[in-house]
Amino acid sequence: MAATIKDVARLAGVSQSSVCRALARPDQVRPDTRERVERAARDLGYYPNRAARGLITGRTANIGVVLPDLANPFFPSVVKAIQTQARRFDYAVFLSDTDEDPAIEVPLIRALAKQVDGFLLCSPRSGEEELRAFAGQIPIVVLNRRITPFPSVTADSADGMRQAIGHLHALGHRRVAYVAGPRASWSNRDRLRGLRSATGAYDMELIEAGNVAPTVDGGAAVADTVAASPATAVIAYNDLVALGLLNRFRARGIAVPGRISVVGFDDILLAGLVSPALTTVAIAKEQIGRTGVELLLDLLADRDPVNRRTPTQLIVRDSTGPLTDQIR
Amino acid sequence: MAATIKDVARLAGVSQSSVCRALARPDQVRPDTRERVERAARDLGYYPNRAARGLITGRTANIGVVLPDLANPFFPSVVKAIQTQARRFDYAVFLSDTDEDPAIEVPLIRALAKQVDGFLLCSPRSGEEELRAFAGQIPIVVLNRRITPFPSVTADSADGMRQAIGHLHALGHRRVAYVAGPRASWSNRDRLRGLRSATGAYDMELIEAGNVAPTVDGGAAVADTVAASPATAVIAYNDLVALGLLNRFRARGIAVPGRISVVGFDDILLAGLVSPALTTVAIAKEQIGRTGVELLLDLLADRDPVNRRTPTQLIVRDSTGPLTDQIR
DNA sequence: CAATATTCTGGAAACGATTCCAGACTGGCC
DNA sequence: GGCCAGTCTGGAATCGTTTCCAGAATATTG
Repeated sequence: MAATIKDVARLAGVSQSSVCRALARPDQVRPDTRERVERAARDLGYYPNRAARGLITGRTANIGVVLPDLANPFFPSVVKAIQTQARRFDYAVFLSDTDEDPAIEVPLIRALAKQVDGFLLCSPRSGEEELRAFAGQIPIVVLNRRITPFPSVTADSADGMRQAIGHLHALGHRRVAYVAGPRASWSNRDRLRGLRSATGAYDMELIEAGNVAPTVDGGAAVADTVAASPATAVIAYNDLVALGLLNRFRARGIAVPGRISVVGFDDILLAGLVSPALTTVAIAKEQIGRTGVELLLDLLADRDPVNRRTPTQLIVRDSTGPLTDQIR
Repeated sequence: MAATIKDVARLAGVSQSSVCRALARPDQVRPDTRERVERAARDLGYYPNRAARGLITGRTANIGVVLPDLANPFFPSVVKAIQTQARRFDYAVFLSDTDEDPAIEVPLIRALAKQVDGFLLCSPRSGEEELRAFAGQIPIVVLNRRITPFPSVTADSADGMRQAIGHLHALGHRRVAYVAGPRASWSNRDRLRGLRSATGAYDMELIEAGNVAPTVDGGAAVADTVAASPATAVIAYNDLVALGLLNRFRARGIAVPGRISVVGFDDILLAGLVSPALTTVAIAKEQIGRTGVELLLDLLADRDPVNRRTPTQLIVRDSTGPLTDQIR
């Protein structure tokens, strides 16, 4: 159906090899053959079959992206940045959403492996050992998680937490709750670690609330527990959870930030739009995606990529403030 | 590096053809060869190269998805549904975000064409003629737009608009504004068409406000114009625009729904989380994605797919109500 | 047990591109 | 004009699969 290199060769009256050269390295053919080939290609609407090319060159010009849940607004932002950067280098993107199911990550990677030059794994949920089995086999860059020996891009959660805690401390808070995300999530552990260190530094009490799904419902589910705790401020695993908290608090008539302050993490689009607008720790989502592509290309070019850490920044909005309802 | 069918053949002591058969049609080989092949494949960690297979079978088991902007929360929902349904039939997904740039759509489709069995074009922005050129060449299903001769899945905007207008009418509104989305957007024209028919049926006045980008900023930009109009209710092209309106209205101290009611379209996750929670016309996003995949598979199997129209449903929340600030 | 029907198997071609190699041109120079 | 160097070109092999075809092995039958 679609034109192949053979058709072009026939129409241009040259051999396949010449067509290939004329299109790939125009300076290696005579101007007139080049012109005839170009015209033939244009006339036939010829586009090379990248899969066939990949077979022989060993380079597919595709990047595989695997992530746990596209419904979490954090990921589309990252993917978009990946896309943009990938296109800049003429790479296309294979996308796979695992639906937070660690069990399908590895088979998925296996199945796609031959169709891509390498993978960007966003917040993979699989065990370290399983993933490590790919080391040396398939070029992999990990985003939002650190797994040796893969190069990775992670956010500086510790600094973000420090900023958040500094802010809350300045507002007079001394007891802060943390609503933890999925236990399998490295980000969750990383954030918690950063938070512990920050509360330690400021000599504040940290109250940990159960692991919840990283969704609005997850946040809503734990809101009552948080409200019943002595915490006067709460930091959520991510913005979705924070929004769930806000929602439930409003439903319960619990004033934010009057009775309790709420801090999110990620700075998704919604964060600034709800009311009270959510104070949150912004992650450089675009930078993570872009840098991920850069590292992967480094890896593919046999340059040795180094782990990168992207900055975080506390965005103070309206969901945090000094206590006004002094109920305890 | 990675194991090929040849390696498996050597290890199992059979020919390539037998390996292929043993794995693809196990009932056509003797049980013992099948077993040896399976073991060899397992031991070597053999996974077939889908690209190579596609070359000969003409079937890549990939679907290409092209959409204008992943940052619009509407699309991730659709993509997620596409993913899920595609995986069910063992298809993988190629994703491309065009950044609302119609100029790159067609080249993108061309470049990817050989790597996928067909495309799902979500809200394509290109001209009809350009896209029609693919008819008969590349299997294409269009989502959120109707372009003959491609099968398409669209939302029943007219019915959604009827519901919205019915709701506003019942609340006492008689003058309603529409904030239009991108001029190039078929959805926008479709929604406007539905709206006109609905306002006509209810004998209401329709005030059309300029075309804006389908984003929060787009909505914010036109809010003052809307407020200055005689409209007592406004329907936005989509939820993002509606949220922009809400935001700006709040900043201006314009009561919603007291002074003006706001209705969105799409029912993205945010809609229910802002306050006032947004009344909006919900679109069956998952169904659109799922159905799109079904139609594409029909097309690929030479079954004749028919256009589908998915239902819409007005979700009444808090951004609509009877007028209370009777300023005019 | 021979003849036939049936099931399995291996060899080779094919898919669409790229690349190596050798041979055919071209030009420059004497 | 003849020779050499350099530039272009075509043929053939190759990537990893699948599939067709013919032949080998096995099973069935009288």
